[in-house]
Amino acid sequence: MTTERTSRAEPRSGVAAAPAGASRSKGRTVRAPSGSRPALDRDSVVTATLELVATPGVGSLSFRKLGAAMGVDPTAFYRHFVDRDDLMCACLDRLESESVAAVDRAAPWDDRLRTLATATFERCRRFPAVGVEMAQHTTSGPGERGTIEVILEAMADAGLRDDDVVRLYGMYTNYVLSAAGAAGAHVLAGTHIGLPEDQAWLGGLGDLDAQTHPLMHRHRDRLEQLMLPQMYASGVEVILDAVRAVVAGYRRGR
Amino acid sequence: MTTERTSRAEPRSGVAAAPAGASRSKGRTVRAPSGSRPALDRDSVVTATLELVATPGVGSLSFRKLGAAMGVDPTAFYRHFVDRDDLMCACLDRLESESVAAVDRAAPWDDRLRTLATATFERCRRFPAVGVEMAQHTTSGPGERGTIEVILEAMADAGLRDDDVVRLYGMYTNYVLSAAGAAGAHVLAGTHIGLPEDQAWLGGLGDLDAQTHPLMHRHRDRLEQLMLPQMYASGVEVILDAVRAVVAGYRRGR
DNA sequence: ACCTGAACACCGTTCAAGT
DNA sequence: ACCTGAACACCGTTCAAGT
Repeated sequence: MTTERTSRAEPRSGVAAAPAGASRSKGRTVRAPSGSRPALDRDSVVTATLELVATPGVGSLSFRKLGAAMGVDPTAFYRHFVDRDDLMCACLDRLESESVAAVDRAAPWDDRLRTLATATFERCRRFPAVGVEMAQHTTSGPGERGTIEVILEAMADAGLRDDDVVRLYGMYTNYVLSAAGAAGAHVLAGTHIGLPEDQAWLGGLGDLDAQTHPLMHRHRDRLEQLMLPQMYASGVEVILDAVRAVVAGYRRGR
Repeated sequence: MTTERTSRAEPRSGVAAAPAGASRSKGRTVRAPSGSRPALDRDSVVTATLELVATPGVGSLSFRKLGAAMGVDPTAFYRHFVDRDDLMCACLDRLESESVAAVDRAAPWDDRLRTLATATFERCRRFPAVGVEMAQHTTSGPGERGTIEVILEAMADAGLRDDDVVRLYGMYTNYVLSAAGAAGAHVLAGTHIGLPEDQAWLGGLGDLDAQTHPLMHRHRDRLEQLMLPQMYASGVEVILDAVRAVVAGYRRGR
């Protein structure tokens, strides 16, 4: 949701300087008009990256690992991406594209928001080294724009007023991106040691004093059974309820 | 909330092997009984780390930067911390200790949860290189335990039943840690380029097509005015409302 | 008992050179 | 036009050596 690359557009594409202040990051790459066609392009690099980070045991993403996986020099990617963050944004935007594609725009507004939230969460866990950065980047790509539009649409269809549409959009987005990103981090850290992914507490409640922490002691078993996916889903439901409450407030209030 | 270090206890402290499966990470350090007293100990390293990461322009945390700041060899810290994650957890636990300390346990339950959430958020932004990892670690320290106890207590005081106490605890914790951590990441990324921190959109809405994205186009100004702290705070309120709704449901339902 | 410093295996990124 | 490979400035971490 935050970092914006100063320039992400077609590195060294020669033509077409980016219009003032705007950044763009289409999936396309300038092709050599003929002869010795390139081995790499943005889309296939993104695909290979996602495949790499989805394989268990591979930790975080690096150009060296990716180069080895694609049989190419680690520095070759700089022909197609300005830096690592640029690649990251392209991968995140692909994930966002896939997530929006999962929502049926004819479904009720709350189903749409639920589906989008779930799809995002699942992708962050499936591609942890990419998902972990979900909350940290504005991709400025088609996936992100499509996602924003779908959320705004759902909020409007719920019956929200303009200012509330944007306010609740912000809450929803902030929650989904933060929590899905954190879930990615969770998987990324756990994959390293090979532990069950869902459990929120991996045994942190070892020894605790019933005198100083009576409630932790009392709820110990329940705490250890907390599961991340359920916690995430409950959070989404609470936001959906908040939307309904605001709409209901219009009727009662005025 | 996730990674647990396999061993974090007093590295090379000689005595006292850790009891089965548990990890501990007290702030204390074994002192030499006499003569040539050590220059470093856990607490002062944590203090120096927080001071370092709070200074603007310093990016992420590294032992080399910290060594330079403390006038000590970068590898000296391995006498007091098993690895970087151990130092990170110690810093996070300190932040959590400070945050719980900010809540008045005599205040109404919702004020307690609000204060705790705000204190956590503010610290993640003030110490971004540490805050960014808030959602990724279980510190197993006194700060974390104190925080959990305070949250459970507030949930119980709100009138929640045992299973709901833990369920709502999970939602609250997941939200606060994820969103505060994401806010830290936001600051960390922005500090690098020196931009205003609060704005959620740093100009990502550059050029957008009113045909394909009518709602984004319509709400453009409102979207650009979304501020992270407000979005975060609204999320907290929504969770507090959810707690109230569950309690109210007890009366109506049965 | 604690700290230093060389060393190793990684990173992102640049730039000259190849084809 | 695109890719290679050496090089630079960083990382975390280990281990022998100093005091």
